[in-house]
Amino acid sequence: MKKEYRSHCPINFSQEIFGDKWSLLIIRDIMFKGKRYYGEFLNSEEKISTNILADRLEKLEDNKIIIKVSDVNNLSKFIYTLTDKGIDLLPLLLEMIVWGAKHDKQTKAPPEFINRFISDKESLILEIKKNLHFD
Amino acid sequence: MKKEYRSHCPINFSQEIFGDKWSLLIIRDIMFKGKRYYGEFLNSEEKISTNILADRLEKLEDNKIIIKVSDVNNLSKFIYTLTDKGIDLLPLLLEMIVWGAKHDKQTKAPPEFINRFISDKESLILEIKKNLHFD
DNA sequence: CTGTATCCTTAGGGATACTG
DNA sequence: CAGTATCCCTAAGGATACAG
Repeated sequence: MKKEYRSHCPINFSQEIFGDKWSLLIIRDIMFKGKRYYGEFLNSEEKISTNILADRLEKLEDNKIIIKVSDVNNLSKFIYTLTDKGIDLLPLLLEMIVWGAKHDKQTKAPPEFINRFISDKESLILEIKKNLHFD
Repeated sequence: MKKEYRSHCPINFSQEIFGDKWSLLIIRDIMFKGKRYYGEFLNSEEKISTNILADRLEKLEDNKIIIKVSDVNNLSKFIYTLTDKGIDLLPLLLEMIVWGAKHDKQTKAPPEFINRFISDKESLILEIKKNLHFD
């Protein structure tokens, strides 16, 4: 696990944890697409390779963003879910969706989602959070 | 300039533009510390190296996040400022500050800033934005 | 001092083979 | 299928030298 930070500026802290091209996509898949299994992450649109996926899952787990538990229905696989610390990233991800959707002319973000967030931020956050607690 | 994206998911789009360890620190320096010159960025706490700084300034400019103009008072240097697209990153950066401050026990984020954002998000955003328009 | 360029090392990442 | 491991190439980044 990472122990030394270049600084304790909260932006730097955040970037040292998930400031790469893949980590937030995994979090996105759990948060918005309900994915929980290794194979589901592998099949995401951006085609992450298996070594990178394993590495990022481990780093996210080390940083207590996700938690990995055995699937009681199939002991040879694991379920990856967000911790509370991971769920706390929701507002940040939503702002990223709004920014990306606004500035990418080819965005795939559904306008009704963006509009709902803009007009009714807090209730949307609460609604999504409800679905993130599996325990 | 980057032309092909792995996908047009807005989170992926965002991460392909500023999903690295340095870009958002430059934006932070402009946004919250009023920095505008190459040398000011070089002196930031995290000690970015000069080649990386030059590369990121160029990429941010290519992506229309910042704009580079000659300093009329000193024609051998440039002033780097945020475009509207860059200023649009403010809410995202603020959420990142909140998350980082909450989850880094050694954070340097001033609690009064965090509290103000949590209790009075919109007015804080407006106030900061006012100071970002130099034109 | 404002950048650019070069050298070199390390980290990121793609392809693919492999184990249970 | 779930994940690990290896091979190899490219991109990121640090140090430092250099030019205006």
